[in-house]
Amino acid sequence: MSRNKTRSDIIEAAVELFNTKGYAGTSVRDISKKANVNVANISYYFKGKQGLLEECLTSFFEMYLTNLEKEVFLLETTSPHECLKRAIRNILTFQRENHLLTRFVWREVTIDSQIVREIISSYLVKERYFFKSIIEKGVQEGAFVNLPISLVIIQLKSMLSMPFLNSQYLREVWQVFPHEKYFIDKYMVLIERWIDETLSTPTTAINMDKKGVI
Amino acid sequence: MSRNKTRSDIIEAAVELFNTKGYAGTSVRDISKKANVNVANISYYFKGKQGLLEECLTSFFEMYLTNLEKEVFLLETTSPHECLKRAIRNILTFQRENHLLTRFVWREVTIDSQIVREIISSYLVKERYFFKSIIEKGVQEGAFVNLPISLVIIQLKSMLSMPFLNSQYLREVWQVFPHEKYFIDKYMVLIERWIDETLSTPTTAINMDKKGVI
Amino acid sequence: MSRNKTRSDIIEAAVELFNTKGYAGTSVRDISKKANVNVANISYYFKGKQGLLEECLTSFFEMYLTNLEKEVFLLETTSPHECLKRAIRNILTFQRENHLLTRFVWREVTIDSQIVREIISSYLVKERYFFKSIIEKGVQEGAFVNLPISLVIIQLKSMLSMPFLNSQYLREVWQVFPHEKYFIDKYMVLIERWIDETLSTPTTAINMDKKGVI
Amino acid sequence: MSRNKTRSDIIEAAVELFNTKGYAGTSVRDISKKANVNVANISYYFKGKQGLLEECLTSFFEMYLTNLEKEVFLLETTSPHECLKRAIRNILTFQRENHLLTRFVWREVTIDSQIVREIISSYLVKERYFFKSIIEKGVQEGAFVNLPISLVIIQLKSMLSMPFLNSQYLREVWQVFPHEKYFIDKYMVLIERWIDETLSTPTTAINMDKKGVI
DNA sequence: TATGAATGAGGCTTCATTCAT
DNA sequence: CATGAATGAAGCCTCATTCAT
Repeated sequence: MSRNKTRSDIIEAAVELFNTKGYAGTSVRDISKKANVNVANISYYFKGKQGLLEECLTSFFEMYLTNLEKEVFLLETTSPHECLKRAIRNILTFQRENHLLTRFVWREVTIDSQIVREIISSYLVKERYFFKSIIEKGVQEGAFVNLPISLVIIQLKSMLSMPFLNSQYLREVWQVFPHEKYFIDKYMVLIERWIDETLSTPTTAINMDKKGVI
Repeated sequence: MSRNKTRSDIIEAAVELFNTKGYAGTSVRDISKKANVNVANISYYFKGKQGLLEECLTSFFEMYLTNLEKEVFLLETTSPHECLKRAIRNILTFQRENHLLTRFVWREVTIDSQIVREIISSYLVKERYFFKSIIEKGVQEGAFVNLPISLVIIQLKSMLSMPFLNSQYLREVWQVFPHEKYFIDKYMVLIERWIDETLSTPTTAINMDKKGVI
Repeated sequence: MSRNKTRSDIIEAAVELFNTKGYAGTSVRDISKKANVNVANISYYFKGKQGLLEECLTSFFEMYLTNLEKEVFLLETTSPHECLKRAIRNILTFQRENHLLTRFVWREVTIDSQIVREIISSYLVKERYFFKSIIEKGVQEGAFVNLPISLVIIQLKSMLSMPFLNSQYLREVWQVFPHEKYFIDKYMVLIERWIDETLSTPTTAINMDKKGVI
Repeated sequence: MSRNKTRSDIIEAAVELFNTKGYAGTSVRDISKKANVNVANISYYFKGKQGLLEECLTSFFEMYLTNLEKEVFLLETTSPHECLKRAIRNILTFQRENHLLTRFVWREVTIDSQIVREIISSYLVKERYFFKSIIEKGVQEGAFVNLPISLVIIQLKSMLSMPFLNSQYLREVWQVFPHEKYFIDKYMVLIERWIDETLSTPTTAINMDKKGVI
């Protein structure tokens, strides 16, 4: 991504440590030591510890939203049902590839830290808008049942973040960690069932099922 | 609770700040300032910041497990189905009364902090044992369907902590915060539906339904 | 000495700890814990940590000087040679019985701590005066050789404190610790040899020798 | 010595204060103030107050033992009598040049502080070995009388440290402080007399005397 | 006489950052 | 670009002491 090695080493180390010890619990010295880099470089590249945090959060959400947005663009030509499933798969794949960062971001979001709120609130608005677009289209077309939009989004978001926040439980249930190969396939089954059984109208679900069978 | 005012003032302030800014992000000075108390008292009463953390975690889990355990004791005379619902209501009530502490504890648990792990791991073992006792009894008696025990426990735990970790979303959906009056009644409906529809065998659910109707 | 148990327990604990860890390195809490006594008692009985130090130093020097003074009083009726030896034996005996305190005092004296200097300087003047009295009388009577008085006193003092400051070496040489039974007899031999061979005029030494033989 | 000014300023200030007020009685703020340096530098350069202590002790013993060792190496080509005298002169010269550090080290050694013991015990073993080598060679060659080795070493060590521990007395006797110019010459007379009269066999002493005369 | 609570000062250390090189 | 030195602020903790009981 960034062509500079020192810079990317810092980010990598930071993600790992933020994830393990939390933002406040990690010192820039820890990071610089883990990255095999001089401390001053952190201030040089990111204008301080907070800048490094912003970089992490920003880059996460940029990628996260891109994965969501590109499916919204296809709404005109694809069914909302299909769109939603593909968006979810995109996001899970992206999160699997960045599982440490993912875990850190979704956890830190639950802290009411002013700093974090300021950085990410606009992203959350966008996220909500994208999900809403897909779901409302589906409702209009009669594909999705008319549930309160907030409830649906919450359940969705919860399902998307859960495996990363509670990875230890995943292992117990499926003998799979979210960063491992088959995680997505296994988890998608669960989510698709939710979409088909809870979110979709009977007709849609059956049609989809047929397609899947054929 | 404890008859000493200074001591309980410290705990109250700590819970509030730990909740808002995280353990690592909170300084003892912050706490002492909020509690209107001399800093040294924190070391005096809790042997340091970490001792204060331990006090919070320990007292949470003691109460939490008590609420669970007392229903397990009744397993011999009450149906597992009834037991489970009452245990859940107990826990929700307790958590509602201590919603800040609850939120803090379940969040901090997701950090792999060695300190936290050491303190609470034995509590988690107990928790698991209690839930398992209820559920397995139910399965034996044919009241519950035979799902993987880990999966059931995870879903249960997730439902128990969710409202406190994502309180802002609750408001969106139900115009209710978890610390408000009717929260429990509203939320219990959702959980009971899950118990009846997903966890219970058809017969049990129907019987229960009848009772409820009558 | 002091009829109060709490008070004497404090002193005993203090002497032990001051000896092991030094005055500055010992906290009043350490002392109160070792004495099984409430911390506030130290301030109550001694008006603070420094007062406790003064008590230790004062009581040491009072006893130390008494042992020296009572032989000086006998100078009129006894030979200086005899006086000196008896004074030394007195002091060694007293120091042996209070070897921890002794070690602490002579060590702390080597620190230029203002506090200590203020407390003990007058005692040191007295001490010097007493030694001087004995030695000068001996010189006048022709029993002692006319060495510089300061030199003699230094050597004397050095011999009197050495076994307590370097107790570990004593064990190596004589298999004896200064607080053990036969220490004084063994050590007196060494000192008496120094008095007879270095300090005394030939005549005196020989006479003394005869007496000893007879 | 070390090319870094801040670092050496800290050491210099520390030695002075440790000497005056003892290790435990000196605060890092005192040191940093005296050295005109920011407090954090002490941790930066020495990893804390204890690290600074170790640095002082270690550097003292390294130099001290070097001065001793280089004479032991010459044992094959020089007489033990000569060796011993030269070793002593070396050590006294070194100690004179670092009289504050010397006084501090030999005093702090008398405290049974675990920290100090751990750092220096191996140095003391070496020191003993070196002295032993010289003296035993002398005994084998018939130059030194066969006294218990421990006794000789203790007396030696006592003579080597005494002027620095009791510098105030030195002034009284010789109008000389150990850090002043002629101290070594004056004091060496005393020590050489002890070597010739007490430690050496008659023959050796006489021969040495002759040489000295010639 | 003895105690536990409470305090303000000061202890040592770590923090994030800046700056000259 | 990268570094090591240096700093001031803030971190947590212990200190000796006081006070009401």
